[in-house]
Amino acid sequence: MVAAPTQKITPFSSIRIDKDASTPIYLQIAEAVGSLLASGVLLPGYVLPPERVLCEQFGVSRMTLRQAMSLLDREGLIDSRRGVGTIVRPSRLRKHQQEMRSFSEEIRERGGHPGSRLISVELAIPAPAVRDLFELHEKQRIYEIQRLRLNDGEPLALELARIPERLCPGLERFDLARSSLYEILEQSYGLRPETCNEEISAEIPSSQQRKLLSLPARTAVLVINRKTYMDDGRPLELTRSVFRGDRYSSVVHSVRKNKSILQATSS
Amino acid sequence: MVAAPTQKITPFSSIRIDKDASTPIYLQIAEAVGSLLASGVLLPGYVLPPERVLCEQFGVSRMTLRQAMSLLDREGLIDSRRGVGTIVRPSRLRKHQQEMRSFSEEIRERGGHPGSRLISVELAIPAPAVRDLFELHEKQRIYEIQRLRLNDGEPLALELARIPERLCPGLERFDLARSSLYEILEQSYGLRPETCNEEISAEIPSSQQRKLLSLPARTAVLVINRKTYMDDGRPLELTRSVFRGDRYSSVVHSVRKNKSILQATSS
DNA sequence: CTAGCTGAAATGTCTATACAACTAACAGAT
DNA sequence: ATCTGTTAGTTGTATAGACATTTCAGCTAG
Repeated sequence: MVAAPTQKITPFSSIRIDKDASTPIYLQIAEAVGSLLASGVLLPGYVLPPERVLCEQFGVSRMTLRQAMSLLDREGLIDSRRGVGTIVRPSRLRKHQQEMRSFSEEIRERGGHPGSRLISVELAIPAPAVRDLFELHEKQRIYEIQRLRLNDGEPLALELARIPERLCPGLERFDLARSSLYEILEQSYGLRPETCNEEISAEIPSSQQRKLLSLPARTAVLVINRKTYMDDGRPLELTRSVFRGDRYSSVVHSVRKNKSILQATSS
Repeated sequence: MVAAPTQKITPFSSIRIDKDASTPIYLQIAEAVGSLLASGVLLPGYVLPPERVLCEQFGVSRMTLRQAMSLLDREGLIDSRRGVGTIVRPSRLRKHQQEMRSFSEEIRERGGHPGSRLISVELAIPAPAVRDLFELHEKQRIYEIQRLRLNDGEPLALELARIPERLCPGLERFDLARSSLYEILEQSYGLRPETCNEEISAEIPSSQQRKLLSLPARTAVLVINRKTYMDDGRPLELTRSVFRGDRYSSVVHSVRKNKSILQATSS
């Protein structure tokens, strides 16, 4: 028997790092390990090799490796415990942030085909509450875009979007029936939503809503009021969507309150 | 003029670090700066001193300081740009994760006084779908706890909580009308919810629901089906809550999709 | 006056090392 | 058998320094 300079074969052995690439090393590692996790090569409960072993395999320093691991930890993919080791977390616990989706994106994710029918576009005088939200002057107007949203050709929601004219003058020239409102805002005006705030409630539909949504009798509607903000904190859009209660439900993913750097503010 | 060993006075000057404390230095810094942000001493847009200056003020190495800053960055409190500097972000953009709240916590946050009236507790045979979720054997039972939830003494929701008997044998002995279910689970059984998944829909109430909730005519209800998981990924609880549509709405905070280490899985 | 260059300044990335704190397992004494 | 100390192995914290990359402003040449 010859003393071989062996290294245990692990799923990590195949990972190759390019130190001269433009993407940082820690990102390369995080992505490589992340795809091992996503592909199911590493199952929940799998114990990762110790950091120092991985450092050697990848040929990087420990701080760099830990930077990669911290990314994976942040997303809830792995769980490191001092004195013990690092394991792969159950996929149910992977903490995907609650993400904004446009109507179209959401429908497509559910496997449907989104559609739209434009009902009206107006330049209106905002109600006082709306004017306050957008911090508008007395005479500034807002676009009010009313659309019927379809799923596989069937009416699913009635949507009223409100955007200040100041942010996107000339918006009415675009084909709002066919194009995504968010795409127009981003590509033609450089306006990009960053966060949003939704209030979800249940209501009995009005007779007009019942007609437009082709609602059967004794059906409730799910009403979602959404405020959208840009990355500088300014409000971008205020939307009220009325969904058919028999065909739509909203899904929310939450995590247990985690220690925050901030004190809990009494709002 | 004498060359003074000056250091510009900043809000950071007052921060003192105790290197021998049991809390790590980077946490001390993060908390100190975090409270400057929370208290409004540093307003959105404020440009922080460069990292190297802060290092010197705190007497720590740059990596340590950056570890503190990365915590603040993760929560969306600050925004660092290479080549430019670091600024305080608008408070609207602070990304508090969507957090789980118990009924009581939520009501209290809204300024109300939560209450509860126990309707029934049963050891029942789970429906097949429920049995599958909890991965139970043929003969294992689940607790079904039905409660009327009150806000300031008024009926607000009808709640049916389902928990496997296996996880918390003897649960019926506790005072479920007065105590929080989550507190009992955590303190007496060591069961701690970690994440949950809610599906929110709108329905027309049944006549029984109308009676129990004292619902006025022509009112819809908001139905929330919640699955709760523990930190090992096992399901803990399945709850169906029926809220008065005229007195309750659910609030959700979302952020724009951020680059993930994982590829988007086509679910 | 403009276009382009240049350099200062800032954050981003990475290394190599050291020690601390914690855990689990083992050996030995009681 | 049980308890206790010890030890090896692991992640957590922290340092000091080096170089890369990006941005912005000011200077310079045209």
